[in-house]
Amino acid sequence: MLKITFPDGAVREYEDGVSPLNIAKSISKSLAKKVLAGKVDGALWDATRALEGDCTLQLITAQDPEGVELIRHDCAHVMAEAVQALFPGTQVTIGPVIEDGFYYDFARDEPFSVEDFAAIEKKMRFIIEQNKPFTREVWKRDEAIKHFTKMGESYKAELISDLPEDEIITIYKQGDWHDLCLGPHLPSTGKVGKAFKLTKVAGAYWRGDSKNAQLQRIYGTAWASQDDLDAYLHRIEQAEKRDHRKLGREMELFHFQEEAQGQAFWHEKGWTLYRTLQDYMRRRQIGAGYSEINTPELMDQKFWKASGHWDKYRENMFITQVDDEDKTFALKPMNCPCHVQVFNHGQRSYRDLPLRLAEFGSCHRYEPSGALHGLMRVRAFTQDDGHIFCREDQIIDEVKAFCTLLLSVYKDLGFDDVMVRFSDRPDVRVGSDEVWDRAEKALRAAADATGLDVQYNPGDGAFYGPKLDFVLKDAIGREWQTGTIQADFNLPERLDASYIGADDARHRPVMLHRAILGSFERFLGVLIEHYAGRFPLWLAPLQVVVATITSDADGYAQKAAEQLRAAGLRVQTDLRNEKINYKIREHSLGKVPVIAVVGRVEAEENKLALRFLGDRAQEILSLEEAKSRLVAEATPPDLRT
RNA sequence: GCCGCAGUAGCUCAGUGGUAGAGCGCAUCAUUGGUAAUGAUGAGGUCGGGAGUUCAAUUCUCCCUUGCGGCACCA
Repeated sequence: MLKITFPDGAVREYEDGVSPLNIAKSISKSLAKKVLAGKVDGALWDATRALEGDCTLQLITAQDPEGVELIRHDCAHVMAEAVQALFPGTQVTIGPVIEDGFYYDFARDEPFSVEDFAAIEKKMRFIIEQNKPFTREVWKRDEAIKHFTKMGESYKAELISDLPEDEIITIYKQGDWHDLCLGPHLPSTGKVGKAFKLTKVAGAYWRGDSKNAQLQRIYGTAWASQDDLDAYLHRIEQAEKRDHRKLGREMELFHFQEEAQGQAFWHEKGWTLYRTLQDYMRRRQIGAGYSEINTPELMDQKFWKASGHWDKYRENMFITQVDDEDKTFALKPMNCPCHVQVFNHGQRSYRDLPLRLAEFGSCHRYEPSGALHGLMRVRAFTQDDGHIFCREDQIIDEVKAFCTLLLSVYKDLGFDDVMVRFSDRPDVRVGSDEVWDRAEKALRAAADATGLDVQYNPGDGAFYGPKLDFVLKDAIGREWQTGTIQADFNLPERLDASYIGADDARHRPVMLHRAILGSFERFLGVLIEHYAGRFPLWLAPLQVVVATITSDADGYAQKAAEQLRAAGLRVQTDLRNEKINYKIREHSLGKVPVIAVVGRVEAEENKLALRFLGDRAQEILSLEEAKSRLVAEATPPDLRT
């Protein structure tokens, strides 16, 4: 007899050889129908697999996240069977579950196309309707390798050979089709259900290494119900609507063209947004004790050789030459070596520390063409860069102060959900273990002091020091890594930075590399998508449109606009000979936060009828009231009293 | 960089081996209107670039280029 403990604490006895499905049947018929798997002592277990001893058991259904994962996993298997049935000679490799779905990588000479999806899905539905049971078998390692090799499944054979000697090799069968798989699986293919859809094909390297063969990956999504699938598809559609590339064009913020790959042409509205953000950052950083500097973009190659960048990043740097000079220059890919030059100029005393240098540093990186993505990944960008030169014992206070500043900035910009990632020493690194110990401790303590959720990322620090990365969550739950602070014991050494201590001896400062936004380009991309183009008033490039109803109000509209402009607001008039409905529609679609409508009545009474974006109501205020209200709302958060 | 797909008017997109079409936008005219599209008329395209096949290429083939979706990369 087996003693089974249920989640509610109840303990019941069952005969040996009982499976989770048998147990479900003993409880109720409807439960037996729904059960997809068991969770035995915390690990998933096939519903039909006999339990092997006393244990705790939770029955998993499609309501549980684990249940949905099983559906996705099995959907991948069903897809693999369908693909092999339709395209003989295709080899299977791996097919894991991912967020919202699954994929399966295949090896086949002919490429798959989305045109093939209909046929594959049809075959999948057929396999699911057959409701073939999934069965688990344990195979001997050598036999498994021989078997898959004979089948021509060389990738599977390779996978098995690479498994540790003591690993149990399990094969899952669904009818005649079988695959190497850790499991567990659903009781039968029918449980996969109908709520799935193949979404895209893509190339993917075998084992994620670009030196290996490229396979063909088919992505799909699968859910517990049609409603869930529909909701997911709707979510994707909504996300596409806020794509910053689309909004950038529609709102006339910026454009790209092929002669300047990876570099944005900022139009007036986009540049206004850019400057507003930059002005804000400048105030915040000056307020936090930074000195703003500016350094050259083009420097002699020998400089980059000294800094170590030439060896490591030469491939990704833009190099230039001039005809009448026998010199090679490089556009700076980062600002830190330049900041060290400023630090090194003249003699530094311990009294100068911490020295916080900030620069809106314009950088160029030759990013691989396939990596470019709107503003999110560009070849020319401006960092809100900064380097803090300090003593080792100042690290903790500096990192804490930085975290405080960063969180306050994110809050002002509309991001409340922030996470910190702490990465410590990698295998390949410079500096002694004692120094790493101290630096890691300081960063870790500062991260803890923020009160944020801290994720530990062992071994992922820079080769010169540990780091904190800040990840924010946008309005639709996507995560973006933006800010960072990294301790560096290497560059000051390499570029010979030093200060005179209280002991009258020379010392090496520590350098903290830090950025809050990361790059203006990327952060603006995030900001556009976060707000879906509907910026808070202080950030909106065009804040108010004064729209007339009839031409009688033209004079008053111009006067009102002029007064709002004089109060510092960004205002345009719309005096066109168009109906007010037309103007409202156009400016609403243009995401202008405030439309001030003026007709004969407003002109006579010196008023404005304000209509706020997303709100159909109007508020009629005197010109003075409207002005003070809009000015208050358009004040950047750091300047509000 | 790699795999796949795509590039037609300012935008969104139809279309065809015989040098092109719609809607929106733009221009002109009429309309002066109260909170999400007034009507009429008109202009606008070397069909991404180059080469090839063909009597004839926007359409078929090849190369290049840019974009898109992934992969790899991201100091």
